[in-house]
Amino acid sequence: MGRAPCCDKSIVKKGPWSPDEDLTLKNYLHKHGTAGNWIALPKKAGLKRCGKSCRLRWLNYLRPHIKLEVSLKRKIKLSAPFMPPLEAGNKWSLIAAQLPGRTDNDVKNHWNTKLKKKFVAENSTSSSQHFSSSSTVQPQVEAFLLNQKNSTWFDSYNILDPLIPMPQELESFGGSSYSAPLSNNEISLPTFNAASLAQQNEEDAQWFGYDYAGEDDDPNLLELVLDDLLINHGLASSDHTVANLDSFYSSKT
DNA sequence: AAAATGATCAACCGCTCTGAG
DNA sequence: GCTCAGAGCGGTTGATCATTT
Repeated sequence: MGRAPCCDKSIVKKGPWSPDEDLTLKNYLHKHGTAGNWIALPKKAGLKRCGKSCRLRWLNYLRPHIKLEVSLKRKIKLSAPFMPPLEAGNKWSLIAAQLPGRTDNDVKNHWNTKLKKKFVAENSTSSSQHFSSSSTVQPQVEAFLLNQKNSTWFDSYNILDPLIPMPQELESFGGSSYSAPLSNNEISLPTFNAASLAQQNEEDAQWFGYDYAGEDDDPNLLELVLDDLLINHGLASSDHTVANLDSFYSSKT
């Protein structure tokens, strides 16, 4: 005996959402909110959709600030503690939480379509015993994490690559862009004019939903952060704390 | 120009987690 | 402490668009 379905599958509509449905859902949520009950929401809103489907549609598409245009050009904040994702689960949402305007689905898709290949390709050559062409990446990530356990997260951090001159603003990380009160779980990433990175293609910026042409800010910073979280740190690390940044920069000076 | 292949992303499915009763 | 409904999540699928042959 399985558990009761969350909705009547014979009644609910499936497939792509129409603009009308989007509007209905958006208007309803704008007026009433979820009232803490997604399951009952579609009925109240007059939608022939499963509550879970409504929730997903809202979170991944309709909710404000999805793929927002410009607000994160200056600074992004890494809020919420970084946790060992494989132990804690929630890795996609955790990473998405660091990237305003991106959903866990976005991050997941990005990993599955772009980074997984990159990740597997890079590691299949160096440690072929750990990696295969399996359709699921989890075993590879786990194996990769084992290899990463003894290195600190910033050792391989892209934006700190010694081959890339440390930007002035980054050097002043302990200054203005780091001066705001931060909890132990927050890291305020510096913004910098990374001309040396400017050759990377526009797709990176477009993935973040804004056109960076002509901007001083590094268009690829967020992409780098994401890629780095996913690849270099096995999705995340428990060592992403301000304290670690402090010690890192202390060691650099 | 058409077919084949690849890339992307929205959406569904089913599981686990959480909190209320 | 147990049960159950709802919320949240990751894995997966399938449609669509882009690129290559």
